[in-house]
Amino acid sequence: MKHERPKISDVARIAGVSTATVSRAISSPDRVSVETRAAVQAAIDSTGYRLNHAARNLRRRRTGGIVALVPNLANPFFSQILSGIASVLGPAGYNLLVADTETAGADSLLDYAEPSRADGLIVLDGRLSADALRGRVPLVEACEWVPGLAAPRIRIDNLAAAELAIGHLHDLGHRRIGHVTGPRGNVLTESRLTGTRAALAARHLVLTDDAIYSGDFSIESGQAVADTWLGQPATSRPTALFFASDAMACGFIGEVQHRGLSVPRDVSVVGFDDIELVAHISPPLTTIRQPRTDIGRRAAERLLAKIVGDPVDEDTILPVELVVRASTCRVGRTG
Amino acid sequence: MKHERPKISDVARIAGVSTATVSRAISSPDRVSVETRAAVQAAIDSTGYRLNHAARNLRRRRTGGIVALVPNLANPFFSQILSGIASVLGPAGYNLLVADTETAGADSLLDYAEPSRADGLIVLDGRLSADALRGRVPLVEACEWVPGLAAPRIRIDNLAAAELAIGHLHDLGHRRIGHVTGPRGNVLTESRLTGTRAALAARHLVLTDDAIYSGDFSIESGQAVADTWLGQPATSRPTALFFASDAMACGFIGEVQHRGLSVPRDVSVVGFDDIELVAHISPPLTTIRQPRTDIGRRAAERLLAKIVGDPVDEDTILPVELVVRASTCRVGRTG
DNA sequence: CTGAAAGCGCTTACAG
DNA sequence: CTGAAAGCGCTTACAG
Repeated sequence: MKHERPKISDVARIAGVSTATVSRAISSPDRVSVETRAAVQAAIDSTGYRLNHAARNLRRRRTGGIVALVPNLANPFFSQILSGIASVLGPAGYNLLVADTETAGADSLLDYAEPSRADGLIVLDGRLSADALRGRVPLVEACEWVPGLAAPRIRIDNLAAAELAIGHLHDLGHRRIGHVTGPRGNVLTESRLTGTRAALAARHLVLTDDAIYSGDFSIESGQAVADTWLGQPATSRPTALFFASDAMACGFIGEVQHRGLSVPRDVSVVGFDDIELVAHISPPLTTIRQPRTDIGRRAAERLLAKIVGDPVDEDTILPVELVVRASTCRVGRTG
Repeated sequence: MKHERPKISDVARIAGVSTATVSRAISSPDRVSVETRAAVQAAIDSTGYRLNHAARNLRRRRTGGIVALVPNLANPFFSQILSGIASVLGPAGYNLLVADTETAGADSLLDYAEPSRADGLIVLDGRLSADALRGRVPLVEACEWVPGLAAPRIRIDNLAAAELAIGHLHDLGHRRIGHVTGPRGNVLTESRLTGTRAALAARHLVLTDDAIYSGDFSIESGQAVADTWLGQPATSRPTALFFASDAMACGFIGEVQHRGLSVPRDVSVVGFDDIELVAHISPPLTTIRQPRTDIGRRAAERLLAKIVGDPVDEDTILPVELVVRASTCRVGRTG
């Protein structure tokens, strides 16, 4: 049974029609008579013919693939976004290619922006080069964005998110509020820090340098922040911290608990993302929920629209939500 | 500047050679004289020529893509595996296509096993049909496997993992030990349950029905198990539980803590996977570590070897490791 | 509604 | 070391 794969000409011969007709019977059945269609179908069934996508794509000058450029595939934050993307792309007949901007070389990343490689790009990494991306395949940005690149963006309102977090802590009576940032140079880091500063200013509070802790979104960096914070005088250090990622908040909480302190009694913690597990840790984490699946879905839909030439609005801001759990409480005995 | 993309014939014309020579200069430079190579390179630079992969692939009868079939893309467990796969595939010149077997229809999944779609398949979902997969593109299985499908498998020794977990709990003095399973019908569920039963039997203990809790790997199912367990008499219910996933263990711990009990004082908990966060929750989770990045890497390497026709050993069993943290302790006052 | 023919952009025996 | 030519397997104006 190890025959050559049947091709369209085999089907044509058996059905007694031309290859053009077979092609039409497959791609636009309504342009073919009922009888011919049946004959072609019979020939397809009897030969076990299956379309060669590579050939079709070459001829149609498309690839059938969309590439998602992910900053770090190992980061579970992106799994739900990819899931959202996949749920739109699959039914639309596109393949989802995934590339990790961390393990792929810079040059190979550019290869992905080739029309012979992919029909479109979903950029999830704001550190990529605008110049390298400009003028190539259609693209959209999601979550992060590349400054200077004019492309539709699907993102959340990071300023509003900071306002929610700070407002919540302020309402609980906190006045010494700190912020733990993401990695330097990241667009999210900037906007969340700016938002925090503004939200504090609106309440006549100032974000001093010693209340800004620099992290990099990772658990480990949150752990390190615990160290720094514990080293500061209990009477002047923040009584509440707003973290730019849940992972850092978890690392922080784990470490301060390990050192014998209690959350939220000794320090209130607000995270960012609402990743899956944080509702189930002790204490359950108060955090900013990002609609991750939706971000992925919208990004994919937007890209498909752009590919077929529909006019697309340049920016989509998805709503965030403050989820209050048990890692925050009224400012207490400490301080 | 909106020209047609230059093609190989444009480069050939400018370099004053044939397209065959250009092709060789690109693919096998050493078969071309130094001068010619330089001329071709100059022409490539001046035109901005970039290879069309679709055309090359059609001609070479390959696609340059490898598909990973993931049971649930949204599950962070798979993110590190994908990362491992990507780190091998990229440098080898393959695209990584990702398909979610949950959101993709069964028929579209079969499309992925088409030689015109992908050069190979990495199957991460044991529920797929062996008949549908057999005799198509080269494939390997990782983590899970499809019974009856003869393919190289990269997996861990689930029986040995259960032995490690049960041995640890037994060493701590536990005699009433329960097991929380994965979803019914999953191959991992079966082997971990079997392993648990065997490890208990080796210690003259019996796994009774009321000490088997059925979950589905999810956090929520772990939470539900807490409910069941709390409903059992404290004098006869297990003093220790071995969970088939970390997610379930976390759901369980969160819930019993919420109900005012303490882990490990009231119940010892062993998880499975060692996902990122569990070292940082309270208490840090004792668990079985799976080398997820390595599983992905090895699966990709194995597949590439199979594609080029290297003989591949059918099965690779990767070592697991018991990571003892604070969610387990000597059997105590309770019971 | 259908067919003949050109062509998508490469690669690769074959010959020299 | 290099070129002419065939061909990978489709699709699509064009004509009828």
